[in-house]
Amino acid sequence: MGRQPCCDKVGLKRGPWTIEEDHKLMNFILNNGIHCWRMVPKLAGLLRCGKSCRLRWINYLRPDLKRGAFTEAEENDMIQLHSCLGNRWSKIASHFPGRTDNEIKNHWNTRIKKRLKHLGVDPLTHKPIEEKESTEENKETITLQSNITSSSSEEGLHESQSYGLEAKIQQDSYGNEGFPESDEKLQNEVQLAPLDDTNDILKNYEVFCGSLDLGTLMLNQGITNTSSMSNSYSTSSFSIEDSNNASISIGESMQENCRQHWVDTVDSMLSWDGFNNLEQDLFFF
DNA sequence: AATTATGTCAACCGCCATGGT
DNA sequence: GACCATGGCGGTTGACATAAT
Repeated sequence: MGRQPCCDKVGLKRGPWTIEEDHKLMNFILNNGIHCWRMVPKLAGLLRCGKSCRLRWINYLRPDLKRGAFTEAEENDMIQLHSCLGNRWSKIASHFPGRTDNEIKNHWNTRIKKRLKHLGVDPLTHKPIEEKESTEENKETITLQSNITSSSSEEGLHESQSYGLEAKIQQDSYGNEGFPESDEKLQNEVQLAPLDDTNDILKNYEVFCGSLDLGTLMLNQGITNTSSMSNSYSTSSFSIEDSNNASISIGESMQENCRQHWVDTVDSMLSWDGFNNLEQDLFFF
């Protein structure tokens, strides 16, 4: 026989998490770490399945999450990474500390995808959409963008930056030796979107973004303080990887009063407006 | 002011790889 | 080796917010 099932799903709560549930989950994980997600809801007194708890923690409660809108640089990196990795959101997310795969996936599907399409670029292949499929408007867009691109004075810079990222992706995935010979599938996938194509996309994308009223855009996204965006990344070393590899150390490394303070602060934290204060507290300890 | 359309994102679902029994 | 639990992942959905009419 194998292990016990994760949950029977009978009598389990679903839907949005309440503040009280968040309290319980966070309190439990901070005090006990993560050993087995199946046991977490039982021990924490939650009527949720372990899977749901894991998701809530990773996507929302994790203290090292970076909140706020994606920066233009992040979006550029995202496009570059997507051209190499495809829809492997967790892999892409691993290049963005504090961002979750869900967050990146959502951002891609709701914003970047549309913008690329608007540019006449297939977000799947990162190649220009075929003329027979594209509208007259798209054709014009492609022509316009390519003209602008060809006259871009930053071309060299983009290429070197993109190459650096490309090399890093490859190195991160396979170490210093690059692609293993056996992984022909991934090689082929990467070849789908040659670096030159990706650079063109990035350039077009930047031109497109540059044509927007960023002030209005950010207001629409509810961002009133851009400095808080760039500063919002937590310097805390706490992460889900940490909690998996050394979950006990969470409880050991944090002093009890700090932990209690953190839990007490969760109400303000759940709105995430007070997150910066929280970070300061954590960093202080 | 009411209704409809659109955008965003948290949460769920189902599949897969891994590893324990 | 077969079976099954578990964790992780990507795709999708649905609730809510906001904009447009």
